[in-house]
Amino acid sequence: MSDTGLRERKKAKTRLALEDAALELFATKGFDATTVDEIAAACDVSRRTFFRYYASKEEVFSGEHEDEETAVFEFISARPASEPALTSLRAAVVAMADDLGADRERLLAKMRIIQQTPSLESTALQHSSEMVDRIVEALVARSEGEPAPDDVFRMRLVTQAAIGALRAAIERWAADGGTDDLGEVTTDALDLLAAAFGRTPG
Amino acid sequence: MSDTGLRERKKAKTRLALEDAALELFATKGFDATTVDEIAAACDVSRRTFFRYYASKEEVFSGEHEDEETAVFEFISARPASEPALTSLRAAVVAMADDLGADRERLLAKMRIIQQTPSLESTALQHSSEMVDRIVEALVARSEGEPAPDDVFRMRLVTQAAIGALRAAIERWAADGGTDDLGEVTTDALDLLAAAFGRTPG
DNA sequence: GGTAGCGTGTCACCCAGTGCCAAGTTTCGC
DNA sequence: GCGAAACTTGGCACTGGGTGACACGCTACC
Repeated sequence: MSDTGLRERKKAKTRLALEDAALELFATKGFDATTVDEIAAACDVSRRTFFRYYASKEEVFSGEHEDEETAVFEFISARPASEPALTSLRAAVVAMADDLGADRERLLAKMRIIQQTPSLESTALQHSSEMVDRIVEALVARSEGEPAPDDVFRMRLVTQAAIGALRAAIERWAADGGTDDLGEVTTDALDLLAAAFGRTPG
Repeated sequence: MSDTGLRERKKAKTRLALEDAALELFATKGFDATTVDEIAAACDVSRRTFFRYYASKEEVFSGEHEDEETAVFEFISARPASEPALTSLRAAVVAMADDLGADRERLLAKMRIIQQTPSLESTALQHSSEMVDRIVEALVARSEGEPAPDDVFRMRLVTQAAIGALRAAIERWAADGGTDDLGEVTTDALDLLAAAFGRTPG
């Protein structure tokens, strides 16, 4: 945990404080109506300092998604190279869902804020898109030799569809009050998707 | 065309001028490096006026996509209600591709700008998302009676996947220099997608 | 031809985001 | 322990996107 040092601990603390204060304010007044000054003031910190921790107001909401991206990348890389891409992908997406579902309350709160803030929806989509890129990278990296352009394209299509299913599953899960298991909802979504394209789930 | 009136014609003219000037500047200096003042100045118009035509700098780039949305809605509504959703969807997406492909040069120019401007990619994704919503609405509207929640969910999943395929097809088309027929590239993408999920194309 | 209504420009403002420099803290070598 | 180097922070000033208010001028319509 503590990366040896008072400095590091302090930074982690203010980072946490900023994020919490921000989410609190966003939930109360809405994202747009909340100014960066307010977030900073709530933590007794200057606006300038806020921007040293987060590059933008959106970022304090979405957080660093870099960790998730590398996690997914490693998850897929760890899978046997002989496994079909679709199977790895499915496992990876469900794993992501379980991961997100662990923070239940936080995820629900965030979804509520996103739903009434177009600009946040947009950045969420952007993150999904980056996630797709990373997953395709991972799939390409583990395939033996140079995959044909058409294969890469196919991977992209399927990955996009799967991540889209994850997004839809999260929305549905949130709309149902977040009582279900997100992993299961996501699994169902993936089955439904495959079935719709003509294959029986299994 | 002319909706009776000098006023209307003038407005249409400045609107056109703004959009052209904006695209020109974006292509030359990049989106971020171009200020609204510059766009306005290029048309001998005040900054304030610019914002009366376009709600944001992004909007002058993406244009009003409302037309496309209603077009798709009507396209699907016009299809026989007995037709499987997947078939209508496929036809609609290819129609959209053909529509976009008609403006070839403009689409290529826009893609070039988008690729080096993250914020624009993000709004493009947002537009795709709205398009998905409208398509699902149309599919629901034409179905007889109240479709089950699972059916709506399935429609959403498939539509998302299809629109994702369209986006991927456009990117691929642009990467290849825009020489191919966008409709065909899109058809291929949809086939590839269906095939990847276990069905033979056809 | 005159007036009601619409489009436009000007001005003043708020807020996000950034570069710069001075002052305060922590860390580390001694 | 002490002092310098390294880092964090705050304050300031500035750019640029976006908006509300008001006054002026042109169009449309009677």
